[in-house]
Amino acid sequence: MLIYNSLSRKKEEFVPNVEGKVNMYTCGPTVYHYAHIGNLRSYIMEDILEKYLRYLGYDVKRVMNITDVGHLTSDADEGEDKMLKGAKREKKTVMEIAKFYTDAFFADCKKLNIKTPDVVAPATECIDSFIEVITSLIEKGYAYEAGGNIYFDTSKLKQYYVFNDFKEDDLAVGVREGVEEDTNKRNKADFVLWFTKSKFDDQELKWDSPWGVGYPGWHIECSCISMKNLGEYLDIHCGGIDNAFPHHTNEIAQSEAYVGHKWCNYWFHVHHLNTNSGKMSKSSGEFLTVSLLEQKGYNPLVYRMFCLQSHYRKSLVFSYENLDNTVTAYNKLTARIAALIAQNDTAPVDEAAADALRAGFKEALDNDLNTSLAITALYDLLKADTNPATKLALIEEYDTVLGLDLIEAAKKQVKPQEAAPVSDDPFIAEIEEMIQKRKEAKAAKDYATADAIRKALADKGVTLIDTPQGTKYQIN
RNA sequence: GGCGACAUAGCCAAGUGGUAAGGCAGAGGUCUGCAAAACCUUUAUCCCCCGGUUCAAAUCCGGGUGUCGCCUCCA
Repeated sequence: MLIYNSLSRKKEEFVPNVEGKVNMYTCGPTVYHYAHIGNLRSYIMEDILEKYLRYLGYDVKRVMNITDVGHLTSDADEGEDKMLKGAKREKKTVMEIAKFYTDAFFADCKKLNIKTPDVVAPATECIDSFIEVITSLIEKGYAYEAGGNIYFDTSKLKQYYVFNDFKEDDLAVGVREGVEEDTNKRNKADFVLWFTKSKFDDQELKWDSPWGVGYPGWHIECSCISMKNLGEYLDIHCGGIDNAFPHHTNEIAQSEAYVGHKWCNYWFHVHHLNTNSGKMSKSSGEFLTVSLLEQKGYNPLVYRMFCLQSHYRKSLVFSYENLDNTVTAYNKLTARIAALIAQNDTAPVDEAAADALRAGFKEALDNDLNTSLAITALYDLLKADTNPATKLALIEEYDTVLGLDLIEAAKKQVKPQEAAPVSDDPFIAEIEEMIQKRKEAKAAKDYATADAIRKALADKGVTLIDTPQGTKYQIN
């Protein structure tokens, strides 16, 4: 497949280091707050990438870190640890906060059908390996001590800026409000590997190290966790585009300085979800979570489909109008699938037709994960001139990548009344009874009563649909 | 100030030199006691602007404009 590589800024044919196997690393969440749906856009698109690679037959090993220490609000000494800040806000210990939001993150992922990576590693469990790598970097001359902290010396590298054509002099230090220049640094782009100076007396998370008691910098964790679990050669590194610089740039710097050769071949960056006012962010602006969408009555998978209808390398503007658009599209789609299921086709799958259709689906995803076209391939399939069994088999197959629970949603969407067994659920039993009464009213041409029953059920969130096979209903 | 990405109908979006896919919304129709669904028809003389290359450009080149992102908090 072709995949856009941020390193070359081109689409490239994907070739893993070891044939048939893919090592994949993903920057995980900093667990000081809920993930918002913008964060989750990245994880959705990375999930599609992982699942498509698996679909193609690759043996994928995916690793994700959990940032539970070291992520400061700024890189200078004044920077407050995000985790500590979260803990203070909620009057809990840092580890309690980390556990709570880690669980919340994976609960959200589950609702969005995002597969949990093969390895999930919290930064606090890998301190030994951070110390080992930092020690080696100092020995190799890539790191130095200044003002009590250990810094990476970016001037020792042949090429530091890999994703952007930055020139050191043009970098504006402290552009953002509240960020101050760290005068310990030898070069503007140098970054902290290990902090020993903390102005926070209540810093809970500290570890002993050869350089004194302290805690790791943010960038070192991803490099170490990746190398510890996936070795010195990484195939794909994923993350949000905002992390390209400095985070990923720093990861490459320290990892390649450490291993002494090229570390990761493909960099997969997902662009942002924006609101009308700009990027959705944990630290500012509108903050939408999966729970909030659920409270408003949205199926989380509709948000997944919303993301799939766009391309991962395009910024996407979120609005409820657009999401509502997708709700309709999703419901129509599953309704069409429900109609296919209702046909109970027992004919064998038409392999020739399936191959032709499958080719369209693969062509879309082979081209830099064009999910929007993959969705179109799904519509093409529904319109295709082949039997329902073939269509359903392909839908199920596509959905192993798309993850929209299409068959499941279709199955529960519309339930044939006559097929429904007498239910123990009093609510279901009541619905069945009212449908029966309405049927009698209709037979007697008492449409006023029939419509009143339909209205009464609608008020309970039950929509009735008359079909040639009888009245069906859908519980909203 | 520097660097990068993007720019196609009301909205999402495909398209990578050969004359504008698809989805949602809208309009008209068939069907239906009424709805819903389904089905049929319809919706960009044109792809941010200005030049250029070419028989041919939304697609290539040059120059603008706009939006978003990054420049040590972010997916």
